[in-house]
Amino acid sequence: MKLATWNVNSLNVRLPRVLDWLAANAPDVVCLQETKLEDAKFPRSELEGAGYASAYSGQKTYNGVAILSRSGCVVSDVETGLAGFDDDQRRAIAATVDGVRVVCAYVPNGQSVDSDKYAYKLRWCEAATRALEAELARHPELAFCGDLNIAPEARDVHDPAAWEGQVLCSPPEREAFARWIALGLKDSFRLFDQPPKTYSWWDYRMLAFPKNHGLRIDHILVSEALAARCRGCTIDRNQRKGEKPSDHAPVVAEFAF
DNA sequence: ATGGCAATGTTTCATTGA
Repeated sequence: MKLATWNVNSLNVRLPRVLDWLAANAPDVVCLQETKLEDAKFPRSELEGAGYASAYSGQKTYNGVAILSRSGCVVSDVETGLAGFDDDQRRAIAATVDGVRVVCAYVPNGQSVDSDKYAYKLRWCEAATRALEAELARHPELAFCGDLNIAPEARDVHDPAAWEGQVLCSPPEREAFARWIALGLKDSFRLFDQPPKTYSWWDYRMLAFPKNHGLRIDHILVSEALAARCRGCTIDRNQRKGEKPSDHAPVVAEFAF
């Protein structure tokens, strides 16, 4: 099984690139974030034509998440939002695909550590912890994927000194990430030797991509049962190149089944 | 020199992202 996560920064704009990427990479499951589309406008039929079924929860302008699965996969128990957390923003969707529980999240950005949005981010992360705990109790094979908007360690940041204490890197955010790890989840990227300075997001400004001024904030966290079957995790930085790229690159994990 | 890009709707600017 090949599982991917990709913040596409508008599925409307990115659909041609997404379709090309699906054809070239043939993933089994793809978690999308920032679709920025109301459900009525989701390109379900275009994706069906490319061989993928869609589960989605979106809104206009902001947020929006989806789980694509290759035609023929058995999909069940689609749930939107975080259990027990009342939220106007469409940031979470889960589905069971061929027996693997896939939780797709677009964690709030937080804007800056002194903002209301940061407090909302921390509350959201805590609700995610509780929801994941309940999911793990029911589903031993679970993947928590998405734009988690947290760079967990200094090596996930191009300039750790400049980012120290800033949003995406602050201790409370990293503690939230550590609580997901404490549930038994593993960062699939770190299960393997990786090239240094590998990131998943680069600012559109300041020539950040050519200078590789990035952050690793998109993640595939896997339960212990899935980690045992994980055979690799890579970031497809080529998708940050060319015409109209998202500012995020896809993260791809492969499993031995 | 402290900006700079991209997408969206409130559209010819303001807001948000990270």
